[in-house]
Amino acid sequence: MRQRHNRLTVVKELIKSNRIDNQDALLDMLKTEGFTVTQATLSRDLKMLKVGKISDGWSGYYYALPDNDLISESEKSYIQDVRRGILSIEFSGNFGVIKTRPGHANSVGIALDVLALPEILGTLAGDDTIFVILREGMNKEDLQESFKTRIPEIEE
Amino acid sequence: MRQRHNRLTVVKELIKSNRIDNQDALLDMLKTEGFTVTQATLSRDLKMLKVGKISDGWSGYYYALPDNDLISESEKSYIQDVRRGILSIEFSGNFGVIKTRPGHANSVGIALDVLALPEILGTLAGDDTIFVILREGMNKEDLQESFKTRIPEIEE
DNA sequence: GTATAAAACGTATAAATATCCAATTATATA
DNA sequence: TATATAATTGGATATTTATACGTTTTATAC
Repeated sequence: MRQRHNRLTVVKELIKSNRIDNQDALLDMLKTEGFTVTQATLSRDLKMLKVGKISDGWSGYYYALPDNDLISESEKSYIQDVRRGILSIEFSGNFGVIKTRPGHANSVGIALDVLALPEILGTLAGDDTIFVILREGMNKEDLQESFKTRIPEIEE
Repeated sequence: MRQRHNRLTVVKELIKSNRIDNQDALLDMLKTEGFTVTQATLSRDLKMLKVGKISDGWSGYYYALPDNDLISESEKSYIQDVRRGILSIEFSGNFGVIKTRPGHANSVGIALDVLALPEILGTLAGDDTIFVILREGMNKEDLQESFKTRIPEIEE
């Protein structure tokens, strides 16, 4: 076990670069990638990745990543801003404190705003510190999960 | 029978303005709208409308119209401007004269510019009157057709 | 270490959706 | 008008997807 995270990455990649009509097909592709799981697990994976099923504009349907998983060029540069500036993040209840390199708080804060992570209600940036207010019902783990997928290189 | 077209319109409208999780729910809504059909028919309707099922970003899924059926929010507000202000439109050759409620000519004119209807070359707005110059080769009927699709509530 | 809790997963099954087939109604054509 | 063809639909069923539940694994606390 202990392969869920890797598998999710592969699933995402497969969906991004192939036209996949149903879970059985995806299951086969996953197997050739070395992940043998059941349809039940895959169904859960897709839900976790928020994968949708949309029309091809003709006569069929295929899986598609949610809009915000398709990284635009501008988004990439914001992700770079975050990576470049961020040093640590700690939580206290519904608040988080991000430490950044001196002078980077602003650019990281703006980037976080633009990235619009669903867990973040708002940010307030000083010089090397950002206050993050989590949305009602969200917690540290939710945000970390979101970080992992949206800003992949920062893996705890 | 002979109600498919109307039904499709209603289905589309329902999907646009409600969060609908599955076909049974939609079936109920359709019934209250006066269309009693089976799930099989509805399934076909959805395919025909190219409706997709996408994540709400949290834990569920709902039906959504394809992108090109969705009017952007900003566009909506311009459409509202037109609806709110416009009173009549008449033509003389390549010119049109739109009458608006007093003071509304400007907002309607700006909205028409933003909507960028292909038939319109330019507009000139006073207080309650707008001059519209049609593009070479375009006529009254072309513009009316465009109005119908882009500003649906104004049906001649 | 052990105990306990949480996460991940498979099996079986339920729920949701799509389609095959036959019947009916509309539309085109001779 | 009669006939052929296409469109629309429902019932039954197949296919696809989601989930309840139990088990095993992994993480956490002691």
